[in-house]
Amino acid sequence: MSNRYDHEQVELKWQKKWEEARCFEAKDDHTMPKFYPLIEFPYPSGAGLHVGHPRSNTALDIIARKRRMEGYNVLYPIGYDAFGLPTENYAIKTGEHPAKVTAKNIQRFRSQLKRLGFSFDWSREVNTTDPAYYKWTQWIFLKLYEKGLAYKAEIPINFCTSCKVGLANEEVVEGVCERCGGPVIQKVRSQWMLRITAYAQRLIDDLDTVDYIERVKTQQRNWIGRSEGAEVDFRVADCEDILTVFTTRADTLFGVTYMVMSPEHPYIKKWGEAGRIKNIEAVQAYQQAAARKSDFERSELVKDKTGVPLEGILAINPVNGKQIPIWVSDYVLMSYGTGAIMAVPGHDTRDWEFAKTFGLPIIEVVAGGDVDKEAYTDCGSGKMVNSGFLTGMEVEDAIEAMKDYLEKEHIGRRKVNYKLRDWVFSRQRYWGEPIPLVHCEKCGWVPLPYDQLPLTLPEIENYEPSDDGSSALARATDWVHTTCPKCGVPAERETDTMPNWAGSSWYFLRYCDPHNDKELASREALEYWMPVDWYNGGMEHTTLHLLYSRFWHKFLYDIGIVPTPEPYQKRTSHGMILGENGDKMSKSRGNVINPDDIVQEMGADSFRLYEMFMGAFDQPIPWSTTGARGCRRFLDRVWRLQDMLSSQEGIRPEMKAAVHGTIKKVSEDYERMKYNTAIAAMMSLVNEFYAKGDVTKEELHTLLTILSPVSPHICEEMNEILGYETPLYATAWPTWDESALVQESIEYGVQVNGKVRARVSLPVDMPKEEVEAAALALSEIQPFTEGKTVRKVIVVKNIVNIVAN
RNA sequence: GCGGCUGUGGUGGAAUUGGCAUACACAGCAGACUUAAAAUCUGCCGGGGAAACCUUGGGGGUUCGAGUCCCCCCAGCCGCACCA
Repeated sequence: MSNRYDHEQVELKWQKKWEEARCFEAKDDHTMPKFYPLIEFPYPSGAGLHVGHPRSNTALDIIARKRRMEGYNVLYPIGYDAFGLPTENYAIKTGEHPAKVTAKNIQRFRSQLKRLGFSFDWSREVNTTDPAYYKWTQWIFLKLYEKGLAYKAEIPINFCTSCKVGLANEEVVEGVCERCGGPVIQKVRSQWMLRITAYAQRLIDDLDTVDYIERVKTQQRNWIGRSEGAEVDFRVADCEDILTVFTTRADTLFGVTYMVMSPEHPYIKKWGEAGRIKNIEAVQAYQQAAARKSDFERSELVKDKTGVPLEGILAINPVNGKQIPIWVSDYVLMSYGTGAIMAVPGHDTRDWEFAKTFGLPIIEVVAGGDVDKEAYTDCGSGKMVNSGFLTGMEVEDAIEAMKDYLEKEHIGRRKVNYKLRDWVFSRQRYWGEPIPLVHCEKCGWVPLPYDQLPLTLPEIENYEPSDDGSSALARATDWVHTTCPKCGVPAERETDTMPNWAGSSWYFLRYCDPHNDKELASREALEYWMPVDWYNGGMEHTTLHLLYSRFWHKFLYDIGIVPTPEPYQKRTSHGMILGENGDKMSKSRGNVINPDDIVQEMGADSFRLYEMFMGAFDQPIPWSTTGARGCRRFLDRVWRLQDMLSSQEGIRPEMKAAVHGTIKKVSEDYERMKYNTAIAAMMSLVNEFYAKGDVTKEELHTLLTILSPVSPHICEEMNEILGYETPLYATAWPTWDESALVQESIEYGVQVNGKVRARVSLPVDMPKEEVEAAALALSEIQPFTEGKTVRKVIVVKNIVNIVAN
């Protein structure tokens, strides 16, 4: 037997066998216990598979394979999230139809994934750009529309000046477009919106019912950003207008010295037109300057507060009747709360800075700080001062007392606010799901009847969005001009498409029943397979895909389509693979590792093994090609065990503890995603075989069985060569014998005052007193106890600690 | 600024509830085999050294015992960021 095995020959052979045996297809037998692991389906980019994909895929492939061996009916599906900008941009550049580009990219991804030997059920592959798939994406959208959760609104949206497309809040990163890095400005546009805010509370509450890693839960909670407070109504002097604000610190109402409105607040226009603002030119100039600023500039200028007063207008503090000025400043956002605030400079840092900048008065209402030096914002302690009926109360009590008062006097009410905004669902782009609505002069927006779905994309020549920001679809006049489904008069189709998050918001449902042309999936299939038992994916999707899909799922649950309130029972996340230099892997940094090269040089089994061995699964980790070669070396070492077969049979008594200990360690570590230590344990076992000089067939078979989920091809090949007729994928997962792990003796570390001075092996059942005596009698210990008094001896586990002085 | 994560050899990293720090690898060094190289096998591999001793980012603390728990710092990474 040669020193090294031929990975290409072995791996292609077994991939073919698996495909022919269709052994990884989920079974229709719904009486079996089920297991549904899921990885995020890839976006089939032109660059091909990234080394990050196999990290997640292998991790759950290991679990999927183990579950099959444990007798579960496993659904481990794969598909492609293929709508989106990169493909469209490529199409714009080359003139090639995005569908063709997509088909080519999918083919490449499919062959790369197959070459890695994942145990996907390929018969259930989905593709979000397939009309048979997006028919149901459109169907769900129409349901949302029907229930009032999809609506069109003229709102200022994040607009990427380079992609010429509207973006959801979640897609704006540091004021620039998440995709292309182009500047993002605010633009008022009529957009389709989804009312995700209607689900804000449930999206928080139901996190308690699922098993997600804590940082995912925390990030989602923070993103939804619930805060409890009150709305307070301020009357505006000399008119009927009420200026309502939101505050979490109702207790500080006596400390309000001015109010601030966002530049976009509608009252400014109203009062301006009524001629009530004396310095209207200055105010309008300020508004225009604010509108020109991009999000990025606005956040860059955080330190410096700017603003103008509304001269001629005063508000009245409802708790003490004081008249106070109203200012306009861009530190108040139209998109949160009411777009106006009550300013309490004594107890809010931003208000304090603004007041200092413009010389506005500061009143202390909570004792404990020095409001001349800085705002005192601690609300956990302190007594109320200068606060009318609240004076003398503890802050916490005052908050509640004031809320009661507001409600009793009808000048305010308790209110919960969320940072979460409704989801901007329109994209002015070609390569997305068409929104199946028609605009009729007479009837307004009319949904396409369900039996006319899917509404497919028209063939066009040029995919570029128009300069006015409308989609390329707007130029497909034959497609746009249609008739109203309701009244039959000429009407126009919506030319915006859905964002790429649409198709991924429900794909896990389609996997349950992917070829169904009557419904998105049969109730029976959904009841059997849902929820997803284990979902692994990237942290970058926590506030995007993961939140969106939970929202859609809850909606589908509410209308009786899906049987579970949550889509995913468990969510884990892998750490990113960095370049060899520790930087993020990227083309521009020139540190990209191509999986194809690794597979060609050392094979899929080594690649998979290394990705699981390289470090803690949930931590970011730099790639090391020499480290990967080390994994290949280990597999060669396993391969050569065939030349070391012992004439003995079974698991030999002297090897029992090692073999069973490894089964236990590996079984438990896979479940905890501690793949690196599971693999280390198997390496140790192999080292033991080498130290011993031989291995029995059964011992080797056991190793192959537990290694096979990580590196399946070589294990199957060796299993076959050993003469086992059952392939490993159909072999039962081995159990371990706890009694085999019990040692006859314990090696104690003997410490004096906490420092190890000797080691001694003693029978496991020796009473503590005897262990103490034996330890004290050790010759190595004598020099450290001589002339000292032994105060205490502690015997715990495998430690004896002698306290002496 | 807020939230989260991480600091352990030359490198990636191990270390159940506090219990023998540095498992398993990578890189390096030496030996065996070889005409030679590669591959493979075997050994060494935190610092210091004669020994004592020192060592988990730094400083305190709790404990018989701390990488692990508590307090205060420092550094790095990732989110969010004028959210009232």
